[in-house]
Amino acid sequence: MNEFNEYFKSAFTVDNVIFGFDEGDLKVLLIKRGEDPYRGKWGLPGYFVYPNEDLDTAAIRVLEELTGLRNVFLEQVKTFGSVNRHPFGRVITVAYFSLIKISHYTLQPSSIARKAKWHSVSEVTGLAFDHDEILKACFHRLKWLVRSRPVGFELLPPKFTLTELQHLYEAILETSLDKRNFRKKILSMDLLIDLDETQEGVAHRPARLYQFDRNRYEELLSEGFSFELKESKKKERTTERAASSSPQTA
Amino acid sequence: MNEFNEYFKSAFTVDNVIFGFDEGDLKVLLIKRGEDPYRGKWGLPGYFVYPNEDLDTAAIRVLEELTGLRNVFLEQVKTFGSVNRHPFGRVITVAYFSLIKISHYTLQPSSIARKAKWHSVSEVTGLAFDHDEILKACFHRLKWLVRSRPVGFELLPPKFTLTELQHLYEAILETSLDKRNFRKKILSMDLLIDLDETQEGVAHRPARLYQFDRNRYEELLSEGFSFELKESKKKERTTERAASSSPQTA
DNA sequence: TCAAAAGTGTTTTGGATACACCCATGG
DNA sequence: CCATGGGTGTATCCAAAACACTTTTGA
Repeated sequence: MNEFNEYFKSAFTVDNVIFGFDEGDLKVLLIKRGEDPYRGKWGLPGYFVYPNEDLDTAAIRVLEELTGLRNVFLEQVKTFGSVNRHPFGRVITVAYFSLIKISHYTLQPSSIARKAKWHSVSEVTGLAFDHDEILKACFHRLKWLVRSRPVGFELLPPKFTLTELQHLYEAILETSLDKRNFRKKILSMDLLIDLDETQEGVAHRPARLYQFDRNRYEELLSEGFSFELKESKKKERTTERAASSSPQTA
Repeated sequence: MNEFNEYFKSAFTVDNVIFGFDEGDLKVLLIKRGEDPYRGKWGLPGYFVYPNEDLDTAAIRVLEELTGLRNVFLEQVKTFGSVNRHPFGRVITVAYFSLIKISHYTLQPSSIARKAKWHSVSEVTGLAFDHDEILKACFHRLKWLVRSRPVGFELLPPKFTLTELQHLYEAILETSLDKRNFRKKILSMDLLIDLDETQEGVAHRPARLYQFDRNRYEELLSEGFSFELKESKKKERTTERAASSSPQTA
């Protein structure tokens, strides 16, 4: 160790970008910081990695302390280690993101959890540290991942409608999709179980409910199947409401 | 700082998977370790990150000390931090990979460089630390990257033939490609400059030389162009020699 | 009976694949 | 003149894209 002692003076943390999906909108769980540095600012949930803890374990711990959830989709994205990113010293952080079913999330009793709140990803800005950049990197990774692997289901309740699924994809990919083509594509993959149930209590024709068939996916995978949604060069999603006849002050 | 002192006892390093392409084969530059731990084993080039050094800078430094090269393609891939991965203490390492033109590589005078040697990626095994795993992760990332962005050119000399380019893709993707279809696809992207020169001194019809048009790529990018080579579900590259008429014992 | 979202098929188009022969050079 | 890789075109197939109306429910 001798000559290398100089180097054993750093700390490292994990930060976890926790995504959820609600009201047709992609959300991220943020913490209002109650202590320095950046007191009062919103930031990503994270903490120092314990001396005897693996990185993934630390990320799982942070997630569980906040949400009570275990066995959740979680993936390492990128490590941020600019010299001056942390005022306490040299701290590098390993960024993870996780996907949770927001309906399963319940406020935890821990003091940290009481400071947590969901924010629309598209509206988040001005976070503590370099967390804006971290969020951006994780969102970018999610965008890619959702087109290459069937992870979208991690964000939906166990039973969902095709329209909900489509809205999820539209929110993540920031695009609009054609209803018929989307359904054709998804159903042709043979990854959904038609539950033969329908929504109840909606003021319109109730939609069929589906479930993701994880076993079938594993099976297809081993046969060389590759989940793949094309990168659509389509128009940005717009707030589809042109100047109707709402009177404007001229 | 006070209460957090416990955490400021870790070190971190960068490891750099340096890829090159030669003799139709994807290579990686490894170091024969002259010191403990893992003395005598091959390992990835890497070193501690200096207290006032950014991660990327450290990776660039490691690369330059070894190869003398600057302004090289380099990308962070993943961070490895198992509790016991390093016998000296808690050391997490940030893995990078870089792509260099092997023809530009010349043996550096530094003592470290004298222990470096190119190895075929497909044959490497039994590296120091968790470097097998790191190499695997970087190779996997390269495989993905080469299909999504025109980075293959980083591994070729400035002037190359289409067949060389095809062989490069075949080596990285571990597959075989159809010559006519490959050419059609690549040329249709309008990213290559036909130099109107040909090979010299080859014992067959000399091939035309091409150059990657980086400016054109930037231009196309800004127009929304997306480089994309499909994931071919084709046969593994085989040593194309089936039982011809060689007699089998019946 | 109205509003609101669910559900459904066909045609067109473009890109991926499969495939085989002649060409230019050095030895 | 032979061996070696260079270079080229077409037909087929399949998946993506474009596109509009009817159905079911609650209010």
